[in-house]
Amino acid sequence: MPWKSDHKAQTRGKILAAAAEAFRARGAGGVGLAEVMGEAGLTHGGFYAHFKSKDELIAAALKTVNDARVARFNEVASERAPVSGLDTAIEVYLSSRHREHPESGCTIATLGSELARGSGKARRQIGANARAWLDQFARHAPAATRAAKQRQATGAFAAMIGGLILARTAEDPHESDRILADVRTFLHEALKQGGQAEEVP
Amino acid sequence: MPWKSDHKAQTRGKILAAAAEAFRARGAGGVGLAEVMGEAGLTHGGFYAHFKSKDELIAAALKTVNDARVARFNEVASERAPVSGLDTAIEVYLSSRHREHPESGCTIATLGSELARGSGKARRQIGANARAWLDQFARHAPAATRAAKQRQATGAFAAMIGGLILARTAEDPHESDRILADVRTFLHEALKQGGQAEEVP
DNA sequence: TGTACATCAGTGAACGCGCGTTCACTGATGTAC
DNA sequence: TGTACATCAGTGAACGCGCGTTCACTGATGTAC
Repeated sequence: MPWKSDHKAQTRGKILAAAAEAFRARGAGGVGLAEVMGEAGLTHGGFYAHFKSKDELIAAALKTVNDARVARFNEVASERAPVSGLDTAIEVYLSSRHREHPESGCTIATLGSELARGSGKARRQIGANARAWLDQFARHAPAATRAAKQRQATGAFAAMIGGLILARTAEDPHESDRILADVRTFLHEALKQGGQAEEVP
Repeated sequence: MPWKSDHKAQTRGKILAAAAEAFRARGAGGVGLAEVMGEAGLTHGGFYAHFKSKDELIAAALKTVNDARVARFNEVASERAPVSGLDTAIEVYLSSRHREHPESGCTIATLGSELARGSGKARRQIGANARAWLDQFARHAPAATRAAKQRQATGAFAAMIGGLILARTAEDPHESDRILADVRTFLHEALKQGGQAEEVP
C-alpha cells in the first residue's frame, strides 16, 4: 500500500483532537469543519474521507475524549484512597484550572445543553458520556448502599456541572472563585453527613 | 402621532417574547432573526427599528424573562412558608415539566454555557441573571448566617442547573426521571442537615 | 539498485443555503383644517 | 363631518459572508519488476 498502514488512523486522530478542543471551546455550532481541519494541519476538502458528517465527527470526538477522561479519573481516584474518589473529583472539577480551560475539560458542562437539543449521533453520545460519569462516580461514592451511592453521584455531578457553568457566567473573578469554593464546601459537607442511612422508596 | 403611542412598545414586547422562547428552545446561535421576527408576526427587515443588533436582542430578552421569573418565584416562595423557599424552588426546578419545556424555563440551564463563551451584552446579562437567582435563593435559604445561606443557595442552584442538564441529556425517560428525583432528594437532605452550624474560614 | 506504476490521502474550487445587516420603499394611521 | 397630509412602523430585495457537502484532480508513496 502507498502510505504507511497507520497513516490514515493518525490523521483521523489529529482531526478528532482538534475537533474535541475547538467544539468544547466555542460550541459545536460555533466551529466550522474548515477550522477543525485547519487546526489539524489539513484542508477542509479531505474531511469526508474520514467522517460521514459533522454530526459523526462530534460524536466520535465526544467519545474519544470522554473515554480518556474517565480512564484517567479512575486511576487518580484509586491512588488517593482512603479519600473518596468523589471528593477528589469535586476538587479537580470545581477548580479555577478547569473553569479556565473548557477546551480540555468536561464535555457535559460545555456541550450538554446544546447537544441535548439535537437528535443524531452527537445527541446519543453526550447522553452516553453523562451516564459513564454517573456510573463511575457512583462506584467511588462514600455511601453504603447501591441506591445511596447513585444518589450521591447524581447530586454531586449535577452540582459540579452547574457550579462550573455558574462560575463561567460570572465576570468578576472573585465572585467566580467564591462560587467554586461554595459548591465544593456544600458538596463535601453533604457527602460527609447525608445519604448513608435511610432509603427513599 | 400616526400610530397609537404604545404600538411600538407592544411590537417590541412581541419580538422579545418570541426571541426568549426561540433562543431557549434552540440556542442563541441556532435561531435566526428572520425566524424570531416571523414568530412575532413580522418580516425580518423591521428588526433594526427595535434593536441595534442580535446581541442586544438576546440581552434584552434574557433580562425581560428573568426579571419576570424572579418576581414570580418570590411570590410563590413567600406564600409557601414555613417550607423554605429554596426547597420550593428545588421541586419546581427539578420537575419533568421544567425538563420538557426549556422554551419557558431557566435561561442559565439553556443558554449559560453558550453565552458564557461570548463577550457582549448577552454575556453580561446571563451573568446578571445568575447573580439575581443566587441572591434570591440566598434570601430564602434555611441556614442561619449570611455566609451559610449563600453557600446553600450556590450549592443548590448549581445542582439544579446541572441536574436539569443531565436529565435533558438522558434519552431514556426513566433514567431522566431518576436523575431529577435523586438530585431533589440529595438537595433536600443536604439543606436539612448541613451548613447551619459552623463557618468555613 | 533503479525505474515504472497503481494507489489513495489530501487538495481546492464549486454548490446551494441561511445568516446578520442595510436600505429605498410603502401604506396604515392620527392630526389639522 | 369629511378630506389632505405628514409620520414612521413595517416591507422585501439585496449585500457579503461562512456554512456543510461534493467532486474532479494531484502528487507523495510503497510495491513490482
